[in-house]
Amino acid sequence: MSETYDQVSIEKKWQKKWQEMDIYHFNFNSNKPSYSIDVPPRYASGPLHAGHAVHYTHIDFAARYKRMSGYNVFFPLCFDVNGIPIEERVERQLNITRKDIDRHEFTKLCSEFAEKNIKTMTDQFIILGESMDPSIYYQTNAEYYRRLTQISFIELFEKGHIYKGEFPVNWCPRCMTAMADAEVTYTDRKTKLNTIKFYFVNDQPDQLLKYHGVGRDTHGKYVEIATTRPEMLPSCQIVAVHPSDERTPWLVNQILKVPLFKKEVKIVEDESVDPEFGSGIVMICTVGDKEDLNWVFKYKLPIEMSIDEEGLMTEICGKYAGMKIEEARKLVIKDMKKSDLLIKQDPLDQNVGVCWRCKTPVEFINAKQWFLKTVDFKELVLKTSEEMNWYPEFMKIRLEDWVNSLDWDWVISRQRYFATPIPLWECKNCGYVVLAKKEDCYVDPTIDKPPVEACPKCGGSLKGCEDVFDTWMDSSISPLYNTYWHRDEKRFNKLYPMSLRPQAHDIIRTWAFYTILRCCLLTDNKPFNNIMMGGFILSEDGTPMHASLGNVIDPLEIIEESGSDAFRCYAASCALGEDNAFRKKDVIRGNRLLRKLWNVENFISNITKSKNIEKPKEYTTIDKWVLTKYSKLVNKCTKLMDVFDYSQTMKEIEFFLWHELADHYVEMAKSSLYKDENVDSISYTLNTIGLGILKLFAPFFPHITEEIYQICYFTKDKEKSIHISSWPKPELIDDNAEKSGEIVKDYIAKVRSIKSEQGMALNAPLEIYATFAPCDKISILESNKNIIISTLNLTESHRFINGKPEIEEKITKVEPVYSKVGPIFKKQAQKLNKWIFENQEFIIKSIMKNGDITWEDIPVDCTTNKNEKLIENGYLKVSRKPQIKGEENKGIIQFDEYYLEVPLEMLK
RNA sequence: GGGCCAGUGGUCUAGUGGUUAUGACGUCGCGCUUACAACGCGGAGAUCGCCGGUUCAAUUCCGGCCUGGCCCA
Repeated sequence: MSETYDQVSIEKKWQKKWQEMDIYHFNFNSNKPSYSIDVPPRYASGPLHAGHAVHYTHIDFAARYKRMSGYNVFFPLCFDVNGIPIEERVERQLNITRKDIDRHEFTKLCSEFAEKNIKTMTDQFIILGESMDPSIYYQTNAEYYRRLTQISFIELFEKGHIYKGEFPVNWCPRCMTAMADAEVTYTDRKTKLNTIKFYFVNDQPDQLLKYHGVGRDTHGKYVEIATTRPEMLPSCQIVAVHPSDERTPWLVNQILKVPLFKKEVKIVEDESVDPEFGSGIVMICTVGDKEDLNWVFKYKLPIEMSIDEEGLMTEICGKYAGMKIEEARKLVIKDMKKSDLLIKQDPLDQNVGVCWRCKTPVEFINAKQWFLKTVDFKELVLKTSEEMNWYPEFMKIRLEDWVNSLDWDWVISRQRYFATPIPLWECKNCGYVVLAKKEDCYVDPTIDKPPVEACPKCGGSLKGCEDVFDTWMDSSISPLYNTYWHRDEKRFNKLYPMSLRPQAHDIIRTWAFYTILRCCLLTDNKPFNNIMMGGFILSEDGTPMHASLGNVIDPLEIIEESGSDAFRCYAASCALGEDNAFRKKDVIRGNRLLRKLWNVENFISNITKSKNIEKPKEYTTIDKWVLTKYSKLVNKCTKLMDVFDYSQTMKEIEFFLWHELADHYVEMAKSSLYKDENVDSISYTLNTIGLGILKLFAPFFPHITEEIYQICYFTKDKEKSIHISSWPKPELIDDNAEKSGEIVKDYIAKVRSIKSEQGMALNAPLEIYATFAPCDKISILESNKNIIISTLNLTESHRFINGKPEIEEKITKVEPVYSKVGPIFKKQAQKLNKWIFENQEFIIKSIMKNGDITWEDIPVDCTTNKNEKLIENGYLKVSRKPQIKGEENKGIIQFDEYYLEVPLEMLK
C-alpha cells in the first residue's frame, strides 16, 4: 500500500472498472433470494442536487448491504420523463409556447431536453458510486413504459374505476390553455376594492344597525361586502363571517340578495375569514381564485362558472354574457352606481396569479376531466399500508391522515402534450368511449386509428382523446413495471411485491399513495413490503434549497474537493426521515475517517502481507478481547443495517476502528510484534478484523474499501470485488476475556494519559515502582504483564501488588445514591439528601471512626433496618483522596481503584 | 388553520425518568511517538426552546405556547 490515499484518482479508477466488471448485475436465473428495490425514477428536468444525491446514496447503502448479505439485488437505473415541468423548461429555453409549434414536434423537443439530463444524471450516479444495474433500465416516456401505463388505465376502466367529470383548472384566457400550479407566477398590481350592498331578504331588527358593515336605506337593510371582482357576482354562492365576529350571531343563516342578479345566498361562519379585510364579511364565488376553490371543496358548492375558456362572461351573467372580463367589470360598476348599490371604491395592492408567459391574470374554468375513483378505496389503502413496514414508523401517520382527509377523486387527465396519451376515442355524436385494445398499446389517439371504424352505439365518428395522463399515473406503476407485470408471468410472481420502496416524505400523498392504490386495484396485493422515507436536505444555513436563493448545493463540487466516499459519509450521517441541513463538517469527518482507515489497513498490511495467515492455536487475552468487541460490532451493525439506521452503524464502526482497534489494540499489539511475541495470533486477529471492518464500511465507502481489498485481501478472500464478497460474521465471543481485556485496556489508557500529561512520549521509558489494585484486577494485570510492560515501556522491576499501598486516605465527599435513596424515601428523599450535604463533616468523621455509617446516625424517619450499613448497601457514595505516606522519594498517583507508586518528581 | 417532525456547548448532533448529558466540527494548551502531526493526549465551552403539570426526582412523560422544516387546507 502507498503511504497516502490518492482519493480522486482511485475513485475514478474504480468507477470505470466496476462498469467493466459488471458486478451489480441482477441475475434472473440466480438461485439466491432476490431483494428488489423500487427506486424512485429520477425526474429528468435537471441535474441532481445534494438532496437527491443523499437519497440515492441511502438506497445504495441498502443495495450494497443486501448484495453482501447474499441477495440477488434488483436495483434499476430509471428516470421519470413525462410531464409539465419539462414542457415548461423547454418553452422557456426556446421562448415559445407548446401551441406555437406542432404538437409532435414539441414533444420531440421535450424528449431531447430530457435525454440530455438523463445523460448528465447517469454520469452523476456513477460519480456518486451508486451501484444501479443499467441492464434493468427504464424511463417512463418510452413506449415500453407508456404501454403499461395505458394497459393499467384500460384495466381500471374496465373494472369501473374511471369516470369523466367536471373540475376547475387554472386557465390562461389569452393563451387559452389549462396550466399547472407550477406555471402560475404571482405579481403585484393595483386594483380597486369595491364595497357593495347585499340586502337582506327578511326584515332585520334595528339593533343590528349599531354594528359596522350593516346599513339601511330606502330599499331596506343591507350588509357591506368588499370585492375586487364584482363581475363575478352571478356565480356568488355564499357569504361568510368569522365565528368570533360580534355580528356573527345575528348574521349566520340569514339570506342575502346578490345585487344586480336574481340570486339569493346564505351567510355562514368560517374560521378562515379575515375579519380585518374590507367589512369582515366576504362573498365566495365559483371560482375567482385558489382560495375560492378551497371553499368550493369545503362547502361542496356547485361549480357554476361566470367566465368561459375564452375569458368571456357566460350565460349565467345575463346582460353581461359574452363580454370580456374587464369590460364586464366596468359595466357592472357603472350599473351599481346607477342603482345606488356601490358604497365606495378604495385602491388596493393585490398579489394576483398570472400566466408566467403573457402575464394575463389566471382564471379558473371548468373542464371535462378524467377521474380515477380514490374516495371509494380509502379502507383498502389504509389496510395495505398497515401490512407494510414503515421506516421510520411515524411516516405511516402522514399517509393515514392524508387518506382520511380525501374528499375528491383523483383528476388523472391533463390538457398537455408531453406525457402518456390517454388511450381512448370518443364518439363526437353521443360521447361513447372506445378504449384502445390492450394488445395495441402503446397507442397515440391523436395519430393512431381507433380499433373500430365508427361508434358501436350510434355509428357516429370517433375522435382521439387529446388529453394526457398526470405524470403520477406513470410513476405509480413502477412496481408493476419493475416486476414484469403483463410481460413475464414467472418473473412477476417471483418479484412482486417488491422488497423495498425508498422515497422522500414530501411525496407520501402522491407517489406512495397512488402506487399503493393502483397496484392494489390491479393485482389485489401490496406493491412492496418495506417503505423507507428519506428526509429533506436543507442548505447549510438550515433553509430549503432554492435556485432563486442561490443556496443550491451541487454534490459534484463537494466530490471534486473531497471525493465521493467523503460525501457518502455525510449522507450516512443523515438520519432517516428527518430534515438535515447540509454539513460540511461531516464531509471533513469523512476525509479524516478515510485517512484513518487507510493508515490502519496499511499498518495491518505491513504485518500480514508476507505471512500465511492461519487460525492460531492460542490467543492472548487482548486478542480475545478485541475479537469479542469486533464480533459484537458485527452483530450490532447487522441489526442496524436491517432497519436502515445508517448514521448509527457508521458511528459504531468508526468508534471501534478509531478507538478500540487503533488507539488500544494496535498500540498493544505493536510492542509485542516488535519484540516478536505472539506474532501468529496477532497477525490472525489483525487480518480478520482488518478485512471485517473493511466489509462493514464497504456499503458506505465503496471506493476506498475496494482499493484496500484488492491490494491486501484479494489473495485471501478471493472475490473479484469486495462488493460481491460476503458480509462479515462474528468471529469469537468470550465475555470473560472481554472483561479482562477491558481492565487491561483501561489501565493502559489511564497510564498513557498520565504519561501524556507528563509531556512524555508514549513509548518513552516510564518509571513506576509498583501498581496496587484489588485482587480481581491485579491478577488480570499480572497475567497480561508482558503486554502492559512493553506497551507502556515500564521498567522491568515494576510489580503488580494486591491491595493498597501504605497510605492514608482522606474522605473528601459523601453523596447520596439518588437512584437508591429516591424510590425508598419518596417525599423524604430531598430532606435526607439535603441533610447529607449539610453534615458532611459529621458523616466523614463517623465513617473514619467506624468504617461505615448506619441509619441510627441520621435523623430521618425510616422503616428500614436501623443497623443497615449505608456505604456497604449502596446508599452512599464516598470519594477518597490518598495522602502520601511512606518513603520520602516515592509518591502515589491514584485513579479508579488503582494506586501507582511513582518517583516523587512525577507529582510535580 | 390542520397533521407529522425537529428545537441539547460557538456550529451540528446522540441519548436518557436518577443529580459531573454523547460525539463531531471549531477553539485553547501540551507532545513528532518505527500506520497516521491531515496524528495523539488534555482543557474550556450547555440554565437540554419557553411556561405549566405528573413525580421523591423531568432534558426525558403529559398539556399549552414560541421558532424552523415537510405536507395539506
